[in-house]
Amino acid sequence: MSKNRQFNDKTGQNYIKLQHFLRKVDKNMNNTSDVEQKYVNETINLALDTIKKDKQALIFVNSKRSAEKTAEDIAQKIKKTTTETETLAEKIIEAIPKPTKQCERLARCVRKGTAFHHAGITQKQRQIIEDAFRAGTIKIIACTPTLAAGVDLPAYRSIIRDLKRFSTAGWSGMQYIPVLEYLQMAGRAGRPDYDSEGEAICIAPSDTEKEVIKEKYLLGRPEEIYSKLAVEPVLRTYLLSLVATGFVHKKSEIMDFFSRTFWAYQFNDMAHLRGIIESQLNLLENYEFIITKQKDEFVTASDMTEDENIRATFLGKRVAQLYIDPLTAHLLIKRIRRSTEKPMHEFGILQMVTNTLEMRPLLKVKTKEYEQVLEKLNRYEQFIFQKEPSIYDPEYDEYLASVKTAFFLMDWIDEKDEEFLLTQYDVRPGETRGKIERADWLLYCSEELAGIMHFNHINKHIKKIRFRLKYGVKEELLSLLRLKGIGRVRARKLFHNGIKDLGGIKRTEISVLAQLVGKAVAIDVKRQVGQEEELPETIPLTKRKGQMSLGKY
DNA sequence: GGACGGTGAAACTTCAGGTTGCCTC
DNA sequence: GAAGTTTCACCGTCC
Repeated sequence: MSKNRQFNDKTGQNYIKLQHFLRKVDKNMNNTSDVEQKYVNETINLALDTIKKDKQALIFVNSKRSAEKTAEDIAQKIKKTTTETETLAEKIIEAIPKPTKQCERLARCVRKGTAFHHAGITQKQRQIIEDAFRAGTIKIIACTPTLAAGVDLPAYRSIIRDLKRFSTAGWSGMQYIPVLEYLQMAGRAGRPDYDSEGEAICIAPSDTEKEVIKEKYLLGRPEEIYSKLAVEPVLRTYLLSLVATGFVHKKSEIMDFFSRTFWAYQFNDMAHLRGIIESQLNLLENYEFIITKQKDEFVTASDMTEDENIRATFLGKRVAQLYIDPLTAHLLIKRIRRSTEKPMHEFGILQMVTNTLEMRPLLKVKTKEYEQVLEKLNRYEQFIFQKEPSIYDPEYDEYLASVKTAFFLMDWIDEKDEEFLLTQYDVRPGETRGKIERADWLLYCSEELAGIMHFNHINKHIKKIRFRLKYGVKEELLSLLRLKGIGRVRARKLFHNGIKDLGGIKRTEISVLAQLVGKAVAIDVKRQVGQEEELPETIPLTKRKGQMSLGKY
């Protein structure tokens, strides 16, 4: 691959245009006419040039905000709209029941044939944008690395605007991304299904950086790949699953297995690895997820001889099946135990699962909201199962973040809409879904663990919260949600019109129901409560007294 | 002279992403 | 560390 990498260095400008041919190398491409310098912003110039050539481009940037702004800046330079882009913009707006400012911004871009793409837009909007790009309606997508891998789009150009990204690992600050990642982004251009060639163009902000980019990314080698097996959560998860599935029965078999992994091959120091494995085995034994034959004789995992039997406990097997970090399972168990001493509240249950490795990244508590979060925590801390860390502990920030994330989920099940979540928590619609799904998975795990430990008192509460999380509703709507075709919006509409449960559905005339939820749903809902009813020919279209739209709530 | 709008500098804030599981009050 | 956003002072125009 590196052999095929060529570059064309346009010196004397404040940017570097590096043509990196990915497919068939065409030497003539080195003589392509210059990009018109209409604006100061090179990204805009390149985007407009791509459109002028009747081609398409992906622009890679390092933050969601940048992706949105870039797409919008380019859109502002495009005058015409088409019927296709107008229709597309409507689809974007209709993608969620109550569009947010982000949806409106995306629709404005789409109207001009550009779009932004990042983890914050919904799955449906992503699909619309990707399909429209394939159809050629959208010409430019400004994106974060969401589109860097696993997608096949007809992009002739990959414009890589940002090669640095903010990182808190190691030296905090802006750091160059790995070459491997650069290659992933560059590889989006010139796909074999659509083009015989493509261009990957880096934009360098200065002459100094121009040289660095040339050396590091265009002429440099991709990084070595390192095994991740030594990462503790990964190691203990796999260790437990090896024992739980019966793949290994003895410590010698465990060591033999790991000695044949890429990890052992790479580090070539089995004695050191053995020490790491033994400490994790001890941990699993302390958590009561594994057991040795001599357990009754107080033999710990590290004291075992190589041939002593080792097996998973019933609890350990279930933890392995649930596929969570054993440490998370251990923490959940501790918190479930403590729940007997605390008043049961949805906040406590939500916080129980938010302070886990699996929920990361958590919502950070910003400087200006610190006091506000503390004040709110003060009102709710009586419901928290975990032991509160000291304010001086390094994990206190993480604890506060878990509290904020729990508040976020609590607002979701309190029927706060996506716009509220966006402004209050800076969580975009696409991210909301992901967080809810992970919380639901961890709640399911808690339910399973509680069941095994006979702490069933908590399970009915967990079940209820999982149901509410799925729909984002208050408890009062649960009854209506049992009906197929009734979700958060329709249930709230029915409730506000006095129809609060299945009995209410039965008592309400079908014509009234049809006004609220539409004809087809009304007939179906009536059928579900055992009433086969036909709809009258004409339905009065006036609103019932007291009928209100969900928007007000 | 006051209201209003435009502009630009300064201060402030925030910073990518995706896999696992099961199916409900 | 840098881009993007917000805030605020300043200035010109209009009524």
